[in-house]
Amino acid sequence: MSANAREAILAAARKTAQAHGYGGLSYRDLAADVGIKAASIYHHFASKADLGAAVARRYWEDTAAELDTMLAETSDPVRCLHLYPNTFRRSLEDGNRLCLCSFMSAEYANLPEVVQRETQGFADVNIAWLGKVLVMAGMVTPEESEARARAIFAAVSGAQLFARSRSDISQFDTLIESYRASGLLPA
Amino acid sequence: MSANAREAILAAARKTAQAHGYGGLSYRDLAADVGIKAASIYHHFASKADLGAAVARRYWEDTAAELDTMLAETSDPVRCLHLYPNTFRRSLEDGNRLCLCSFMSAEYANLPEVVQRETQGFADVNIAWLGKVLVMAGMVTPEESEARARAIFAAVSGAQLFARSRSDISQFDTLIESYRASGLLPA
DNA sequence: ACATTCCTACCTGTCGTTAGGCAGATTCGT
DNA sequence: ACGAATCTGCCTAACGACAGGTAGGAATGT
Repeated sequence: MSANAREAILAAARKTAQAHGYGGLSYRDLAADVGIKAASIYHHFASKADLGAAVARRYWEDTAAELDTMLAETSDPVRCLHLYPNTFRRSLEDGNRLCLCSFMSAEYANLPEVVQRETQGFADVNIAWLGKVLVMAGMVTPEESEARARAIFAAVSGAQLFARSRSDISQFDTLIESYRASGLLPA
Repeated sequence: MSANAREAILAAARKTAQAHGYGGLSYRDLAADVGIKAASIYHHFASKADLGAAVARRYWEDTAAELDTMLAETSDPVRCLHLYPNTFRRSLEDGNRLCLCSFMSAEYANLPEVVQRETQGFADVNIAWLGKVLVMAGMVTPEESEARARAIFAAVSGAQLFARSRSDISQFDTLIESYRASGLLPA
């Protein structure tokens, strides 16, 4: 295992947390997933709060990189906005999982402060990226961009949450289509 | 306590579940809230799954009644659509709580089947009501109404979730305003 | 009398966390 | 170059707290 253990723990914890939340993370189950014993996790993370914060941080870092890559590769802001919901769709494809940020927003009142902070990071990253791309696409003025970006982020999160509650990914697709039809997202 | 105990348990469980989810419901804490002992709850609810289902059912029943009353009293569908987000706003006002349905949608994978079913009832009630009012307001054709109703429900849920994660009710208000500005909700 | 309602006491299981030790690699003094 | 000391990663075993749930009896109201 060696130094890969830490990465393996992070990956397993992320998957579990997207399915069962921060409260659903168990050192014993996590250790079993990775192939070590529960107490060994403490060699990599001092506490569950630290683990949760590390998972959330890695989550938004990965997302930020992914979004930037997408924008760099297509360099077409309208196309980027069209592809944006797919980042949420993939969680549903992968075992009907939820965005980690949404799950932790629900669990907000039970989270250690460190985890709360890192959870917000994901939303911040998404909103900043959306705001930038909306301006590039000429859809909004720079002053309106943040509000509109937040609206898109919240609406897409809600769509994912609803689709999950029906275990039906097509619900997500039709919701996104409705957002386009109503003007929230570019058609 | 007598027959009021059952109601008191339901009310306390609902409040707790809106703050900490189904997983955050504890027979001991619940009993302490109501003023009885944990084992006594089993006289009213055979299991935690039964309690959760009863709470979720009562939740959507109350919501259905509330929405119908609103429509009956104002009989102005556009005004009803304007007031609709307030039903979600009130949960935030009341201790930054979440819609029970949203919380349970997040916890979906951990819920007993009975609870899953009753959780969907809340969304069904909201969507049916929204669809009806949208048609009355002449905003959509009857064929489009359900898709648009779902979009509004999901978006407002997402707005509530986001505002909760910032403990900032003004975020909810500006999100709703953005939905109006973009055309998802009537201005 | 009788059912309803609530109680005490306890069961089993799981949780996060800690103490203390063991084996292999690495580093360092001589 | 070689033994000693240190570090790294993992282990077993156990802790106290809390979970949902059960058995059986005491109070309560009709």
